[in-house]
Amino acid sequence: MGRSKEFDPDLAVDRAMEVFWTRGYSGTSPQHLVEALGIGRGSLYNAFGSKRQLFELALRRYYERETVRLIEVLDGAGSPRARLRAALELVVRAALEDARRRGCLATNTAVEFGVSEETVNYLVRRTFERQEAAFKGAVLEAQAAGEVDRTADAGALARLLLAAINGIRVLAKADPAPERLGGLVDAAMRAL
Amino acid sequence: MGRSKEFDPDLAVDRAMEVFWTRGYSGTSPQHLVEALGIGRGSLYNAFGSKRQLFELALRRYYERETVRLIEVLDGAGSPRARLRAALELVVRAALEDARRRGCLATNTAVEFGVSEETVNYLVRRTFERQEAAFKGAVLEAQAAGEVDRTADAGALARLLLAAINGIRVLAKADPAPERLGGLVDAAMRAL
DNA sequence: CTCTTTCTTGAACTTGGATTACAGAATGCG
DNA sequence: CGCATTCTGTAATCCAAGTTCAAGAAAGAG
Repeated sequence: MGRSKEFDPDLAVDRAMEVFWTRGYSGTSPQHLVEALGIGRGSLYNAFGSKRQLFELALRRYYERETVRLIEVLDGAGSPRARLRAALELVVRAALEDARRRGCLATNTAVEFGVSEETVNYLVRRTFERQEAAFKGAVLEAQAAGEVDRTADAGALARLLLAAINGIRVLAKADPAPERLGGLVDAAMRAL
Repeated sequence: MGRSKEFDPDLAVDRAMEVFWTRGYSGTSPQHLVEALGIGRGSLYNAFGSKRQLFELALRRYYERETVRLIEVLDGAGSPRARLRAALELVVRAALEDARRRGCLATNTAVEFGVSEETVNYLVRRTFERQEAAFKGAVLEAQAAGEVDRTADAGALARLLLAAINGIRVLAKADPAPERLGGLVDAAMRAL
């Protein structure tokens, strides 16, 4: 019973994700959200409670929707080493094609919030850990296939790759013409 | 002529740098600054004009004061390869010892501002470029000394290392107990 | 010693951010 | 239908952020 919503909350979270991704958490005002979601203030707060709660929904959505691509490449078919390379190329390409210089929501949020807000921090770490695990899986496979030195510490390599992709996103944010990111993939693959 | 300042503007910029470093730009209010610098609002604005201008001074100060350490290690004495390793270890150690999880002001600012504010963006890129150049110099020396594969692209390796240290700072921000950063140095040195 | 300049202090002002309140409109159940 | 419920739109609220301002105090020039 009760009146039914005139907007799609799921779609609204998607749009909120875009706004937070582009403007950052503290750079996003209720006004921005109201305009981007196309709903009134009342509906906004009635449906999502607060800016923070909506942000957490957006972060979860990002985790489900955007992080998956990297994982899919790493878990996909083909030689493990080729998958690792493809994953790095995916990140570089995303950085190059990102005209708005949004970077990665998880990276941005890690820097903006640090460790201060428990739930937000948990969501960020979960994203990183999932990516790290996917990297590690591919590295282990590559080692098993003899494509990567078996004496190397797979966990450390996975963390290095995770650090590298986060670093790439940071550099791309600051550089208005990040063409120089190209050679990074080859350089990173040397560690493997 | 005129009354002389009762505070040391240089010291004030140092303190402002600490505040911005810890809280971020938009997380820092005039109130925070007034308390940290120990001066009145009037003096603050009389001396520094605006929050933004003070922030830019703080960024420059960071460039001069904090970035130098990395450069010194990279440009220092000893075998080039050892210096590269020492530089990475410096960053990891700094991340581990950083109880407040401040990370790096340049990294934080790159993510917070992106490319939107010209002067700020310039200052950030300048910092990155200086670090990259120092990395590249050490890599070239290492190649000349036969400590690194001479066929590798020194510029790309330098950029990878720059990306890696930025990534390390991001990961350290999100992880409340970043002990796992340890193996990263060995992993990164594999690329060299 | 006084005039001008530059500082200090603290209140005041303006704007916008985040949230709440309220009046009205759908909706479905009985 | 009529009633409880849940929605919508807009005004209102509250507060903090960022900045300015006015009144007075130190300091040097002449």
